[in-house]
Amino acid sequence: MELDKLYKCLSDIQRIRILNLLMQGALCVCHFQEILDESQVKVSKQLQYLKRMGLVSAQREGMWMVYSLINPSHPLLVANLNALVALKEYHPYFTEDINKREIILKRFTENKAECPKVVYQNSDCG
Amino acid sequence: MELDKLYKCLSDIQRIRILNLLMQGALCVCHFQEILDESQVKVSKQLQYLKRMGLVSAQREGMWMVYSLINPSHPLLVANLNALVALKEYHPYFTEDINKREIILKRFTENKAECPKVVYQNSDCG
DNA sequence: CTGGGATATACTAATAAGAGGATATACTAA
DNA sequence: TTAGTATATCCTCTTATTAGTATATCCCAG
Repeated sequence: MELDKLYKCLSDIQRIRILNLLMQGALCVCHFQEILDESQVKVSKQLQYLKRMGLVSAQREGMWMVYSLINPSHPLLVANLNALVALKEYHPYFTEDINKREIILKRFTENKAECPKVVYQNSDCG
Repeated sequence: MELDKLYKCLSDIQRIRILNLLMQGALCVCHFQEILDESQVKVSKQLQYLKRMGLVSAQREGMWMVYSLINPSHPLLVANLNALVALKEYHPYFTEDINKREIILKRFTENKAECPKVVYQNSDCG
């Protein structure tokens, strides 16, 4: 992947937040919607963007579309994704988003119908 | 600086090449023009963009405008700028550009009128 | 002051992103 | 089949980037 393309993926705060969340594990569109507090269209389009660029993959699970991070091959992408996790304090969103994600995942342990298994089974809080 | 702004600065291959060159030392607009083989307007506008974003500073030296990298404060920017140097092999431009820069700087040792002192005095090949 | 080199800005056109509303598709449940 | 949930796409509008041409500005030499 070309460097400028890679950086373009990172040059939108919604996409950065999406990638930060995906570093923790797979999620459905509706969960991004809830965590980022954004419209379905907006979230879906950003996910399409990242998919088109080869950063994420989508997998249908019944009604849901589960998005995952594709194992990144470019060292700069790896470094930046890890940096997002490491530099949480630089952006309040990051920690908040991850906290919101954990609350959502805890909800799934009570009502698993709310989400496909892949989202919570490999999770640290499922 | 906001993360998305930071990444936007990096999301253009000309700007990446400019930053890669600035990691080696200050340069005038005309030198970027020569190394990148781009029009004066294009180079000047990319430099304005980086200046507007606070990544570079400009200093007039007679006829020339010398651009330098501002000591970067954001850890992500530092990491990415260092990565550009470290990952030269990922983009053939990087090494070529630095080689072209060294040839230009050597030229200055023969004819210093071609360039303000700040460009070659702190250089490894001046 | 004049000419020329170096650089910046104005203006215009082309393209890419980004947002919102409406609609279409895919799937589940009944 | 029908209704409902989840997601994607279409269309339109607005804004941001990018590039090119022309022009302006700044500075030095004479």
